[in-house]
Amino acid sequence: MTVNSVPAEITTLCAALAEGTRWEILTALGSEDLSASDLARALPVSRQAIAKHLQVLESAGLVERTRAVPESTSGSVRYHAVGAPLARLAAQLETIGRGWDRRLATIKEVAEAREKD
Amino acid sequence: MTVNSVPAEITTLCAALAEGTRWEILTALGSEDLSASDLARALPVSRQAIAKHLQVLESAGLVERTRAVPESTSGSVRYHAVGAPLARLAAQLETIGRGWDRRLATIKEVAEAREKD
DNA sequence: GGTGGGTGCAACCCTATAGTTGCAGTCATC
DNA sequence: GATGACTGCAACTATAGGGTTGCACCCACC
Repeated sequence: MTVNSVPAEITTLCAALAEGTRWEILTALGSEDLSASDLARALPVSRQAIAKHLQVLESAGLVERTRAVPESTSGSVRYHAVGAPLARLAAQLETIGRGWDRRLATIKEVAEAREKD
Repeated sequence: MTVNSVPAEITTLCAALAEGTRWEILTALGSEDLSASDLARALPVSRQAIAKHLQVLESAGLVERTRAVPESTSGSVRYHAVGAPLARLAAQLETIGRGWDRRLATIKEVAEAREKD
């Protein structure tokens, strides 16, 4: 019953990924760079809603503003999806889940061994 | 900008994993089988709050009721954490993230190639 | 200079949900 | 049979968060 706390990044990332609209944003930004207005045009929500989601995603590290290209001084801010946080999260979840299942396997083995005698 | 929808299991699992209290429950149930009352005693929340969390976790497949042991007919219901959903989620997140990063790498390559001439 | 596209901030609904208390039922033990 | 431990359901509060509208600003272009 040791309540060893889980890294805060896990809950932050999971919270960011627990929303359908944010996944639509992410998959869109995973295939091309887009601005908030672009996304608002493609999705059935307002630009301000998109902006809030982008804020959440950016602070979770799942999205980055593409570096302000000097060629276009236009105010348009474009975003793209970043995979590294997903990879880190996946690795952590995988090891955690493996630990749980190993414990269950051990219990099962013990039970079977006791069954034999 | 193809808005290809993401499997519902992903958002369900992420939502279940986006909560600190649920992680405390999960880590506890990952190291030993416990009942709702046990958890309520170990954590600073009421038993009913625990029960609600267990319901969420169970419907996400992250937790299972240990089969009613015939040796003890007591009404106590014990739970344990299940790792398989975490493994599935990890695999999906990993491939998704890899796709995003591959695209970024390609863009970078193209930019560098253009830089050369 | 006016107009249109893009951005940011703030106030505001409204639903979902984490948490609580309270009560009823069930099973063991004394 | 009464007491205590466990479970389940229901009502309620309160906060977070997804979504909206509205306004102000900046920059480009006509």
